[in-house]
Amino acid sequence: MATELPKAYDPKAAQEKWLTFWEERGYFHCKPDATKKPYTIVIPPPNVTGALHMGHALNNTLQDVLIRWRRMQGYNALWMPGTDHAGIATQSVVERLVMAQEKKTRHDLGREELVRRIWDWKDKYEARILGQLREIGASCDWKRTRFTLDPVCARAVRETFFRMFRDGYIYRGKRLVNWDTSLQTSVADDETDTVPTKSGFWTFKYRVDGSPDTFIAFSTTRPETMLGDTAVCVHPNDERYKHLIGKLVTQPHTDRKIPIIADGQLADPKLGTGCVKVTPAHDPNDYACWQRHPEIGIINILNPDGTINENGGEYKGLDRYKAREAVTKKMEELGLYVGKEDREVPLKISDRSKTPIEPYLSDQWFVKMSDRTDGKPGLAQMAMDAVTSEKVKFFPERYKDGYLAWLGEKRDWCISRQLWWGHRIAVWTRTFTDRKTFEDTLVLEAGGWSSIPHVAWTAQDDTMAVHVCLEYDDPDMIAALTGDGFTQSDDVLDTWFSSALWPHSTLGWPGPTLPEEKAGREAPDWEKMRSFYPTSTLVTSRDIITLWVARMVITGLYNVGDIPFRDVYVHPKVMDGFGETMSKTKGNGVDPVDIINLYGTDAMRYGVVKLATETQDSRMPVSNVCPHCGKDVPIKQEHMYMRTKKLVCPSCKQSFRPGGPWPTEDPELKTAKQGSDRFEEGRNFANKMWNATRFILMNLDGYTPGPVDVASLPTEDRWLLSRLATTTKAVTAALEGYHFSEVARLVYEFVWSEFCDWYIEMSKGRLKDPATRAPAQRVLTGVLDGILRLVQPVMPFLAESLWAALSEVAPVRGLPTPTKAEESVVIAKWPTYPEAWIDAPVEARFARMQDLVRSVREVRNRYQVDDKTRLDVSVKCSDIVAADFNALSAFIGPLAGIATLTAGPTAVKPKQAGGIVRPEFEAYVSLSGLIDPAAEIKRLDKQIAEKRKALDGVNAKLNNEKFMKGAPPEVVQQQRETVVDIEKQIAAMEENLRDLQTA
RNA sequence: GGGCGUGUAACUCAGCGGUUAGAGUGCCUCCCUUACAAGGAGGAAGUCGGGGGUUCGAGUCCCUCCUCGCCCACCA
Repeated sequence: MATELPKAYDPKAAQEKWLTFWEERGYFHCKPDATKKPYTIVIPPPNVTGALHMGHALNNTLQDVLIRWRRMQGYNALWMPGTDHAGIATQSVVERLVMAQEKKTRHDLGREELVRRIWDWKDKYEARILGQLREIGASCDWKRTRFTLDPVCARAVRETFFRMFRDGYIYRGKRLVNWDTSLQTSVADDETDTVPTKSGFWTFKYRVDGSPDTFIAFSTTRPETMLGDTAVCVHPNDERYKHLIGKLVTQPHTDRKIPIIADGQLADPKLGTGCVKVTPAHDPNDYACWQRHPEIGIINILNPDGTINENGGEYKGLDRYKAREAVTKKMEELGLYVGKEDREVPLKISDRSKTPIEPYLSDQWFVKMSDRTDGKPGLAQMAMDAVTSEKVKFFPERYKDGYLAWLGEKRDWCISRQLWWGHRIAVWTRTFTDRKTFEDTLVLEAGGWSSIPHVAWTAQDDTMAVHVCLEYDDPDMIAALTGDGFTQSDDVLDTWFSSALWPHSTLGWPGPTLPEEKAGREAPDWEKMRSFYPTSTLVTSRDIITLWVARMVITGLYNVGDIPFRDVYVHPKVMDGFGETMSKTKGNGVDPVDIINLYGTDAMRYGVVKLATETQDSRMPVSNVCPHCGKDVPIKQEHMYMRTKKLVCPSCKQSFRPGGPWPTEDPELKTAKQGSDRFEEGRNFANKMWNATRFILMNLDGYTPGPVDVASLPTEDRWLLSRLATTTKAVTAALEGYHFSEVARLVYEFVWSEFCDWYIEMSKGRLKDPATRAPAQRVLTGVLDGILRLVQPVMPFLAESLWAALSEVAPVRGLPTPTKAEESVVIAKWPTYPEAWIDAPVEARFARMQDLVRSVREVRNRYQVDDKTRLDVSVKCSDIVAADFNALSAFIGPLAGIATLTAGPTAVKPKQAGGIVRPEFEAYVSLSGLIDPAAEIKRLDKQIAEKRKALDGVNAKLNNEKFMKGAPPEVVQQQRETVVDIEKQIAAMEENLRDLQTA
């Protein structure tokens, strides 16, 4: 009946088998259930820009550990999967592809076609990403997979926008954007390149009004922007200029009078002349200054094509660079030119058109974050309160500081993007040229709109625009608006706007709101799924705490009236072997599937869990695994980032392409997989558990289940159960505190160093003896059962394989009372053991016996005693060891290669003194004729000296009055015991030394 | 520039106020002992980044300098 397991664990077979099994059983699908407590995690939706790397594998493995653990604890555990459309990032990836393959810009394709191409891309990478997640064993509820642009999410986005618009949180405002004058569009920061460019650094001066001889000098790299100056600015404490603050100067090209203002944030007395011109419409810093000093005004001098507009007076129509020359020339003529130095300046260039970017003032949509005066809550404050009140907790806690500081600025959130890939903004706008018509329209139409519940509107006085927002696409209303000259905005929403809703949009919020939904057709499931909200834990990376986490808290509170998650666990980052964080853009990401193929999924998961420590980011040095001969080829930095196209294997001399996230296969050259020895520990550990189980299964003939009375068990069993109970408790606590690395460490140590190295070895003798075989079998199966449960969250494929094998032979097992095992370890109960099992005295006794065994082995090794020679060991035991001695000697003997182990109140010294070992046991090992006395004397001398040094240190403490007064009694006691201990050791060693010297 | 981290054995990391500082890998010696050579037994290897301080006691707390990393600002 014994089952014979193969000799080594084959991860690949296990992965395929159990993935199918779990999905068939539907363990991961989760429905609302009033009888169970919910535990919910929403996945941080990966961007559909490309495949996942090890950073994602870490993030998702940790979520899976939590979900699998809570599922075992009996929670209704829902892990919501999905992906993010990632606006600009995805659009640029596809645009670059189109450019590379067809030499076409998005304008050549047109909006509809480009968006279609992006959907194709999305389909491809979404499938790839979800496949990768499945492969790492993620126990997501796949049936609920969402995408931030799918209809359910779109509904939530639309509803949120409408409500915020209606409640006055969304407004139209000005913002400086990066303007591409050639494509005449705004571009995002990450679509620009900053290149050092040779240019000038001009210094000019303006004449101070009222005193013909007083000038104020300033410098600029862009003289043409003088046309838009609305102030000059000095530092409030700058003695050179203090007396000028508040005076006016003349801007000579436009003949405008502009003030000298003081602003400590803009002007730095140490830089340049200490005085700076202020051009709010064309410089981000000046713009910020204007926001602090709105009275100075803001003047836009550019047309969208980069020529000067009517505000530039006589320079109107000139290209900005022509204007630069003309403006400078005029200053020279007026004697206001001070000088020019040649300088390299950072120039922002558009990625797309390769032309210089101009900061350009444009109208954008914003979400107001600051406090409100009308009684409605301020959004930023609301989200801050959720964290300061500890409704939302950060792990590790320090991350809450960054969150609070960022929200504390209460900066409004610009949510409109001039892109084609995203949620299009549902606002229809009409801009008037004539103020009377504008005002008349408001009087006539606005009253009517106000009475329609799904319509909201605002009027923008400065641009004479009317904006109408619709809660849903009401065809009649759209027709009416279009007929009146309204057009829908071309802009889409910032991608974070939709991901901000992720925890509730994926659960179906807002539920039925549309007329057809209310009529019963296809309503999202919010009512039913509401019980999964707030979600339990968010597992994320620290760089999106502000962009994403903060915004989820805001929208959760605003939309649902409750926080989106209780805990935020921020995990460390995976860096490459050279200390740089892995990222798609850098190209140093390692594909988890490479690691899985080389080491197995369980090993990959164990590796990343081990890596998730409290404070540190972890390096993951990789090597290229030669695709021809399988040898590891060490990696150099220049092989990374896909810089090196070809390498030659030093061992088989064949060429290959270094591993990396290459976009395409190379038909000519095989690509290396990337390996990392950081995963060997996990692979070895999996194999160790496999073989431990294999051993147990080979020894289960005649197994019968039965209750186990722990108190009557031999010492080693009680020790093992004490260790199991302690470990289980510690693992549970580590999971509760998100100490993932600790979880891996604890399980590893218990299984390998305690269960395998000691207990299984000891059990070998007992299994041969019919009298002791049955209880040993029960303990072995019972403890293995517990181990598999503890290991399941981290190494589910291995655990399931062994669970199934064990269940074939011992379906009824467990301690102290056996029960029928669940059909899968995935749904098995998380273990808890009686507190009474934890037995410190037994653990202490056992530790001393381990020391004794190790000592004898050390002597054997030192003197190269061959393993067939059995040694005589004599131990003096007058204390607790004596009590266990007889019971323990039976198995210690074989373990340490001891022939006879004698014990008594006095130890019997062998005729020829040999290695005295572990003086605390006063144990003698007979090594007649085997030792070299001179070498042994030398060794003992060295050891005694070391011990004396340690003793001196401890004695110094005990002779220190302050220590005796200041230290707690238990520490003093501990030190005293140490002294006795060391003295005993020294005495024993000295005695041994004397024996050797006389011999 | 501001903030947050980080520096411990050759490598990757634990330890975060209290015995004589640990693990895995690598290295050295021995062993293919029927669970496992992806293994077993043993060993060598560390002035815990530098310098000050607090404390009876400091990898552990404070200050400072240096290294590296991340985030945020900024570069007239």
